Amino acid sequence: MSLRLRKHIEEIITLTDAEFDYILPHFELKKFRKHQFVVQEGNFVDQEYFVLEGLLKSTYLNDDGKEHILQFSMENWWVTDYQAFYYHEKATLNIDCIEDVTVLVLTDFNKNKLCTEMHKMEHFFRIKTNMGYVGLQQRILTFLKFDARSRYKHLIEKYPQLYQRVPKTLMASYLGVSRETLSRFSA
Amino acid sequence: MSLRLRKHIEEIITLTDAEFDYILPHFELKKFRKHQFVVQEGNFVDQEYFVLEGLLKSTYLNDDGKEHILQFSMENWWVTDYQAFYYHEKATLNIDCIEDVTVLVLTDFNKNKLCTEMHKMEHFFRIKTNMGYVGLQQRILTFLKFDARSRYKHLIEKYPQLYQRVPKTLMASYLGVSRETLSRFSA
DNA sequence: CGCGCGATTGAGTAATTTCAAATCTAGTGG
DNA sequence: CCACTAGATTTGAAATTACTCAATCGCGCG
Repeated sequence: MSLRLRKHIEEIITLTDAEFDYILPHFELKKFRKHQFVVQEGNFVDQEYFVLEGLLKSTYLNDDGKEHILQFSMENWWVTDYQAFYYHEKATLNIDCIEDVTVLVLTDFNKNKLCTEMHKMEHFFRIKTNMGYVGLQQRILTFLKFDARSRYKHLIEKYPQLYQRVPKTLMASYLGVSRETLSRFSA
Repeated sequence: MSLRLRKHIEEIITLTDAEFDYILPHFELKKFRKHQFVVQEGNFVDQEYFVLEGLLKSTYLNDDGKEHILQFSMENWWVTDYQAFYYHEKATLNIDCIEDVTVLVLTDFNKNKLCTEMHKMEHFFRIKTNMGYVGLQQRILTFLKFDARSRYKHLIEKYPQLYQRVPKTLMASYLGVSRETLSRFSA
């Protein structure tokens, strides 16, 4: 199971067995059930999660009760409320499980420890957010250059798994479209 | 002039005089005129820019010739086509100057050198993208939770300088609204 | 069998776009 | 100082797109 983490890290840096043995104990294995909350609005957030198995959504709840999906997170993705995590603020997001989920938990303390004691890991995390940054820019561009229908088409092409794993209502909320409108696209 | 860079870095880490003296030569001062291109679609990108003075826009050009603004960059912002820069691909963005601009140029080579030779600087850059990442998430949320009018209001509140410095047409393009629609909001 | 959730459909309404034209403004040369 | 021009902004009207609200459909599961 932890092999998956090692493989993930080694996509960016190389590790000796000894190094990985040092790294691994900084993580804790944890399971969540479908519908369970991993991060809840209003709470402080001192953990980041690496998804081994399952699917989660990060959502923002409007004043009028509408749920907007900022992100889906599946296998090999990192997730938490990063604003809360990095700035030590209360969460504004809810993160909950669309399926049963297995994660590796990395606390703020352990992440800093890893980054301080092991330059390589700080490098890993820098490259990792860089990639995340580019991904978010791409997402923003989809809002600018595509209308709702094209955004939907583009999403299905990019993440065909999603189409199988999540109800359309949620895809609509990720795309910023009403589920009725999205439904009419299929036709 | 370089003091500005030092202050910027020291918002995140602390530097001795010696350390900064080591860092600074990795950057090169460069000036661009209004309307001049800093990054051009189709070219490889091996530089990142720290803005000392002036204002730029990063734009994506649609097939049908429509220009979408991914980002404005002003004093103390870092900018380049990050997808191209990080992945060594050809630029898909154009970055050009809305005003005369002074930047500090950091090449890919020098950035890696800095990060490798000086753990502290790798830390700085990691924290910096982390902050950028959160900023982009916020931007995505504005597309999900706000309609065009609210996005405009929100933008003006967050960056009042922009309202003074850039034509409304460009703000419209940043918000994903036609300039005509945006014009009607003022009323 | 019937409940409940998700997806679909219909009708009316609201928001935004497009295209075209009019207006405004700052900078330039005479 | 004034006329002129290019760029930016505004306005109008019709067409399009997406939203809301309400009703219906379809299906898996207890």
